[in-house]
Amino acid sequence: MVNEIYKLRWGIERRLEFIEFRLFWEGGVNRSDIVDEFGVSVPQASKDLALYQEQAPDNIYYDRSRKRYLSQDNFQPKYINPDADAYLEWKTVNAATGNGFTDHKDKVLFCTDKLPTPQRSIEVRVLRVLLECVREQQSVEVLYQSMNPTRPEPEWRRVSPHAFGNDGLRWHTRAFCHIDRKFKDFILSRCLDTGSFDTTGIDAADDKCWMEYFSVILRPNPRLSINQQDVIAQDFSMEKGEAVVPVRQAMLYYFSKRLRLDLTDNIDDPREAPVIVKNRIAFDAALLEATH
Amino acid sequence: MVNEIYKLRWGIERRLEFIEFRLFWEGGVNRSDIVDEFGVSVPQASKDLALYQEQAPDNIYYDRSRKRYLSQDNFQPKYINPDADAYLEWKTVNAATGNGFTDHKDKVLFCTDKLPTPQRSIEVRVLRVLLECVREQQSVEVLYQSMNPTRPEPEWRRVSPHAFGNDGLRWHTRAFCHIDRKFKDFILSRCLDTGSFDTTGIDAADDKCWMEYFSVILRPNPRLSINQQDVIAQDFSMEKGEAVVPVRQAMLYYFSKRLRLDLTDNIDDPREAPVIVKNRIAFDAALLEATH
DNA sequence: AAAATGAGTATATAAACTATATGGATATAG
DNA sequence: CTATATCCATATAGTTTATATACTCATTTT
Repeated sequence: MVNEIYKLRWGIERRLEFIEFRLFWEGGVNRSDIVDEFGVSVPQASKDLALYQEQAPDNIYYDRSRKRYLSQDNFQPKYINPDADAYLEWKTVNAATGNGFTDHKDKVLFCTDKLPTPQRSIEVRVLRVLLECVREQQSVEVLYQSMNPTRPEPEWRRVSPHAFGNDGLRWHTRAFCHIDRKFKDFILSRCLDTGSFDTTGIDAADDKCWMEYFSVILRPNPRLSINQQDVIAQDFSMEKGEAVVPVRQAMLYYFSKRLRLDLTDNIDDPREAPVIVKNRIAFDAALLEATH
Repeated sequence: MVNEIYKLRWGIERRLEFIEFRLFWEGGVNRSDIVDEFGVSVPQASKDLALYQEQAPDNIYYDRSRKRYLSQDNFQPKYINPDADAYLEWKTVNAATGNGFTDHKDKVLFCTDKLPTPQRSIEVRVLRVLLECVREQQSVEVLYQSMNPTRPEPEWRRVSPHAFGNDGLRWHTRAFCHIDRKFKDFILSRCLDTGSFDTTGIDAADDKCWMEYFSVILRPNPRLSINQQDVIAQDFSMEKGEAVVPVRQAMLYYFSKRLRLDLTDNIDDPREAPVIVKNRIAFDAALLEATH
């Protein structure tokens, strides 16, 4: 079999990917890492390393004294597509499994952490029903705990969900509420139970606030010094001091909270609200229309 | 070969996992899905489905009329550990690949979305150097764009990074700054370049603000109605109206911003700052100590 | 100098997978 | 109502991949 035309099988490709990932982000890899991760035999792990060396000889070398394969200086990824954010996320999630990051004394390091967000979790059972409901284009009864003072207790209501949105802190479902006769957000962790399906007369395309985007124009807070404004402009990848961000109209409220756009005037230190909305009048109108 | 004692190979297990994932979250799976995802042959995909049916006969059945394997009502996951949040995240990231979620007419649905966060991305090159620096316990020169008015231009400074933190919006590195002689946060997207390594006289264990946790005691905003307070208590999984959240002292500032704990008094609508800090005096002291 | 560790390779054997071909059930189009 | 397409299942022969076992090499630690 001629090597160049032969396509590697899925499993081998995953292992080559793993080898490259370890080399690229964690500096080195051992035969035993492969054995542990994939449950292959020791000779097979040797073969995989030999294959990687053959495929990308400039990326890898074996350091006899550290007894470890290390990455070369001019590393050119061949199997992975490096993404810094994705790596840090992955690292945080996988820290518990003790996966691979060791210091120069081979001591395992746990050096990534995310801010805790104390939130009740979403019921798997409930989400599955809602997903099915979206797929089958049905309506469903949901036992929902509203914050509305007129509904202090959880109440059953029929809704027609068609999408799911994350506001940066938690997930909600975008659904037509058959009580209020309009599209609204329902926070998933407040959906306590689900009832029977039924038909729906609703078309997701009618949810204008979800389907249509409003382009928010951001600019640095003018109360910052000129230099500080430049930094903020860089942070937000602004061009000519402006960043245009298309946001679903239904998400505008959350966007405003997340970037603290609602606080520009109440805050003493402008660094705490680093950006402001340039098209404020249109923004407020769109926001009002969405929250209605 | 006796079936019960034989351990499946890694690749097959991944495929069974895939079949179960599709059944559980997306309602059904096709042979062609397996072929597309893993690049196996059609007969092999058949075998995998047959194997899954053998292993979990109560989870799966073939619907001749829809020409699709569907999940049974009383589905008991055997290979996956369902997590609602993780699924929604995954779905959002993988929406672009057109991966698998179809409605009852087999039309692909894109129904999950996250709030956009317009932020400059992290330089892969820079992160790799910082990671190496942590592993090797070295110091490194970083070209950093500070927000400090006394340093308007990007400046080189020697730092000793030992960890990475995410404040909910972006990643920073926790490092000893050899100019300011203290541990600080450096936002990764403001690290423009890296220079030479050197030794460090710093021990990560001395970064008290990173290593030590402060227990924030949250309670519902008393300006909410009693019923609303109950809902918030549920949202935060509070017991006896309180939630205790251990937060790294170095993260307290971000925690305060994220949950809008700093706004309790400036905001008209208490729903916009639903929780307050019960141990406020100690909290402020810890916060002050951390920001120093 | 001996032991321990991490690696490489060779051989025979077993398992997994492919290619190809055949056939069955159901929906859709003409 | 037949033709066609689309799902699926299964069988056979042959190839690739992986294992188990055994032996060797280089380096560090004791």
